[in-house]
Amino acid sequence: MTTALFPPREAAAQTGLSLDTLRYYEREGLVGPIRRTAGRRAYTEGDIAWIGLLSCLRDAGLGIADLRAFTALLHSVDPAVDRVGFLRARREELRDRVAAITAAITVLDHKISRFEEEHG
Amino acid sequence: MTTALFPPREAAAQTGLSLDTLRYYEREGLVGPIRRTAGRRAYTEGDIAWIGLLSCLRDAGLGIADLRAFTALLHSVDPAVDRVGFLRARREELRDRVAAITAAITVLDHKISRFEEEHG
DNA sequence: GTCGCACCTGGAGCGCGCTCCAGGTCAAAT
DNA sequence: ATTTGACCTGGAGCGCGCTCCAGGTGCGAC
Repeated sequence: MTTALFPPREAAAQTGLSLDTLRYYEREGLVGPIRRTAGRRAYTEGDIAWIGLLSCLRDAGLGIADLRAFTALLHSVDPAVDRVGFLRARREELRDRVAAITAAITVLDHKISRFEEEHG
Repeated sequence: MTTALFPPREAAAQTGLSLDTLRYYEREGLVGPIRRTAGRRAYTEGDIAWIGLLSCLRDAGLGIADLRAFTALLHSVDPAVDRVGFLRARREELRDRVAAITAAITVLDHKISRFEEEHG
């Protein structure tokens, strides 16, 4: 039983990222060096799942540096590494972002209702 | 009764933006041309309130182009302009962002609990 | 063989949102 | 009269996150 492998094109399709972005993430160390067959990348299901996870965090606004730290942390074997602390800190940032966006939504709703009643 | 006016430094302090950013926003048409006294900007309370509002939307992730559109829209006298439609569209974008962030928080929580139980 | 195609690499370029800088003005303080 | 300090302008520069490009490789189809 061999693990299924996916060519770049398919990895891109499955993750929703461009080929360039996939290569960029690899260069930046967000994904371990992808296995090559005949020089071309061959993504494992694990690679794709990991990239999907990165993509999710990326969509939430985390920067590349954060993702790199995240990657390094989860891959580290050092028990002294404060994984939970790091993860909690990121989560707090995200909660703050939600709060900021919620505030903005409130502002928009306020404007919307003002225009609605103005118009009649 | 004259409206209170604020020098740039104070406008920056009150809005939390830098002097450069205040000038930048003005150049970009996000705030109407600020009144000048002896060549220097003098921000009215209204200016500052408007900038605060922009800043709120900016913090939520709206881009400069969106803010410019927002500004133009709210300042437009043309009754044919679909203000409410625009505002609702922005709000939907923000709701989507919240959803994305919420998903990421779930992912982080998942990782956090995994490490917590692993560590004991 | 040679064509086309998917992919490779290294590096340049781009749009965004500031941020910084040089050179100048004006007003109050010394 | 000179200095200081806050501000002015126009324009260059920067960090980020891609995105694009040139030039090359290897493989299957014809």
